[in-house]
Amino acid sequence: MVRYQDQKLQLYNSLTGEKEIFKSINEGLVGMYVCGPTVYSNVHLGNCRTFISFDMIYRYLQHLGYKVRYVRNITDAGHLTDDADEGEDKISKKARVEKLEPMEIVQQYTLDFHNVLNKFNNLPPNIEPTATGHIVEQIEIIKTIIDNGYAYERNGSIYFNVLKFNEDHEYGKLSGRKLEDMIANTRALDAQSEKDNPQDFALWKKASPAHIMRWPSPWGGDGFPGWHLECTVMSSKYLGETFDIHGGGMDLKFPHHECEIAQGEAAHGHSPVNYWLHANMLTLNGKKMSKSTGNSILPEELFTGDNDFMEKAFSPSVVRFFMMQAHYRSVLDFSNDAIVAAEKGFNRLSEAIKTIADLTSSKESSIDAPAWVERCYAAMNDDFNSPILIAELFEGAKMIHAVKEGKQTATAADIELIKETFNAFFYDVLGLETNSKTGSTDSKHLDGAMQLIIDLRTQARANKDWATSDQIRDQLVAAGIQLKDGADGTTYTVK
RNA sequence: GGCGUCUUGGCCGAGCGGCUAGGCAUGGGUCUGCAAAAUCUAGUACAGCGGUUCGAAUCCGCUAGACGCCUCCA
Repeated sequence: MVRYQDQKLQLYNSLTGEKEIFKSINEGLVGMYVCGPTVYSNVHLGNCRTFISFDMIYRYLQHLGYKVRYVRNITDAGHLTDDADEGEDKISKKARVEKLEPMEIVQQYTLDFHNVLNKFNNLPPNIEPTATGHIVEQIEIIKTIIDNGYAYERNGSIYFNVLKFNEDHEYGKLSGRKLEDMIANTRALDAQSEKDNPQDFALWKKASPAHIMRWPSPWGGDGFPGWHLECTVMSSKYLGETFDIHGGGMDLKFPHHECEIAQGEAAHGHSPVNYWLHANMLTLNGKKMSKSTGNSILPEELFTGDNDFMEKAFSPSVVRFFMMQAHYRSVLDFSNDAIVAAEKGFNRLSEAIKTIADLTSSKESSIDAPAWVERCYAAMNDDFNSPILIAELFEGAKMIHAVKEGKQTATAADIELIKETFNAFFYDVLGLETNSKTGSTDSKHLDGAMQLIIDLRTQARANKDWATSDQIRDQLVAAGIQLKDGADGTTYTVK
């Protein structure tokens, strides 16, 4: 269903620093590229936030009726361990430390990445290209950049000439940096770099004899590609030289995305991306999550409860809901209190959704469901404001309860509209899943057993045998099962 | 040192010139044998100091603090 003609989507473009009305290059089609992970270790929760944010964006674009080609890379080569374009790449290092083939490392953590995102109910991208699968293309684009006069060779390595580029282009326009300032701030002359300028960056590095991951090059011997090149190559290959949306974490804005723009312009003569979107960081204890400092938590540790930060385990949907309660461009701090509060809110919404099925319709509606639906769309149209959307969903929950209790009335059509809207936003756009374990074999067995216990207790209560009924209730609580005595019978939830 | 962002009620978190954000927690109701659960309801916050304006949490300046990038990083 095409909705984008009616729903005016605005998004914040990092390149211009303003909210802009989104217009795709090709009517009805959207090309979106998101920088993926370097697969040399397990993805932590902070990494996940970025991918969950863009998953939500991807889902909403699809909901609006766009046909989206979503490309997200796997970085399985390059990316050195330290600055100045020197040293080992991370994957090789890990491979050496763990005595594995680099590609074993890549495989292991790629699988972990997929597995974790799958638990978070992320939709897979349409294309997930790897850097090592595009070495040929990277070499080709380097040749083009050299031919265009924006790169030079030094001892078998190729560097991007930032100064030259800046003469007829604007280096730093995305991150708001001025090349002159950067040069002025360069401390001393860092060692004997082969680069003409500290600002220059590597497109290709000659491999030292010990370097494991290496490919033949036209520049005298083996080498490996530079950090930023793969994204330029793979995005342009699958989405075209100019495409609609490029996303990634805020920390990639500089230098990574800045370099991508430079490479794209140097190779193709025009800017590669119309809308740059940056997702903000997830912090833990007020500091950015980072594996190197140990300030991070793994999703699996959250799901199992096996960690030092949280008092209990949390389901992936609860974690996702927690993230959706903050805007993707805001820093979000992860804490026990915050996630506990989110879980309760999440459960309340889930319960409200279930009660939609129990509503009885009236001839007239005293509620204004269509207006509420429009507010939901308005929230998402305003730069994917999921926290406002969730606030509206809570308003929806209030409507549902009011109708349930007969304080308000709704026509069958309005009830259907509410149901569709919850389905669309809660499940499809936010990508949440209710924690219903019903349907599994285990739960069928449990349901049967519980029904028996509930029946026995109901009899005891009918006989005013409070001692027995309370004993059943209390012991079940101790066993992690909570009984709820409602007007139309007793139900239970597993804690 | 340079560039940038942020500071909202007990906690989390929207808002970006005038109108109740929302959630959690808390108080008070309803329901209930009692609970729990559910549900209704109450609170009036914007770091500090100046300024602009009829009017500022929202714009400008200064101060303080925090964070991010400047090196791989989602």
